[in-house]
Amino acid sequence: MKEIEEILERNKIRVTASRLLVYRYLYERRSVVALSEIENAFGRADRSTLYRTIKTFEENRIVHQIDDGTGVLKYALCEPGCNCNIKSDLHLHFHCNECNETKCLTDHKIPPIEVPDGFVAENANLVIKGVCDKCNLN
Amino acid sequence: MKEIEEILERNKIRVTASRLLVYRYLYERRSVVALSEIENAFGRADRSTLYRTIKTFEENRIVHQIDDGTGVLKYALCEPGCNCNIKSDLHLHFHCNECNETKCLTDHKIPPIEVPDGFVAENANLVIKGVCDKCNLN
DNA sequence: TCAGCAATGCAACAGAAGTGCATTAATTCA
DNA sequence: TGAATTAATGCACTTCTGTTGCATTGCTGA
Repeated sequence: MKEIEEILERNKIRVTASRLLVYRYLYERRSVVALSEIENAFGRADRSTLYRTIKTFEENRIVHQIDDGTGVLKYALCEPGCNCNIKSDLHLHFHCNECNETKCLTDHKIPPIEVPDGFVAENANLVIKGVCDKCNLN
Repeated sequence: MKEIEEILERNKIRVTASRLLVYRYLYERRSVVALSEIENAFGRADRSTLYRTIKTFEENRIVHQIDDGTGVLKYALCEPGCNCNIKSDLHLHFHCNECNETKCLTDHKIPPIEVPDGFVAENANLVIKGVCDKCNLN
């Protein structure tokens, strides 16, 4: 928890109970989670508090948002060195159709894509769907 | 309208007023539209009818669904030869952050992506965000 | 013509995202 | 330290989207 406090302080946001808990939850889950999952994990926390907590994290680039095509926004802790705001960090996400989990494939980058003349690409989102390694074993 | 009727008949779905209108709207817009846009275009049509019309089109591969990351599902007419159901047709979409329009870049394919060992990719969705050609001129 | 099926319109629901506002907690600074 | 200020929280509520149930209407084929 000490380290989490430091991370929050480094980002110049106030250290509060919900922020510590949400951060720890994201850290322990080590995957991509929806707001509703965080909600369920903390029975007695208020939705809008969790919502605003995640938004604060997002603004401070502590988490990044992922749209994996399930219709629900997901969030994941930025890995050390994750520059999700920068063009060069266009890593991709994998959504498993069996367990419904989404994973960041941090070390798989999106290959450079050409866009037609006149278009300027600023950002890219690539979600691969299929079966993940765990589900593949069964 | 005659041609639209033929297309519907070819797909063995009944020719009805709402289907003709929705098809024509999609055809004239020639871009990627949300259900709510169709709704607004036909003031007096019922939402669920339009919803089911689009779903029918989707099942019959007349339109394909696009998740452009705005949180709203979009639909576009399949181009002649669009094999949106087939792996090899992983074309990508471009979302303009200025005019908020999404375009199919039909002739730009998603380059082959490697996934980690144990993962099986079945499908991919790639949305590039940036500024489109029209907005770039201004 | 009429039975049967498909399409429509209306109402309603669920889930997620987002906001306003009063209350509470943390900080700042005199 | 303690008052003033600013930020975070909790609650209630709204909006939007997707989706479904059901009764009604309309089409079609025997």
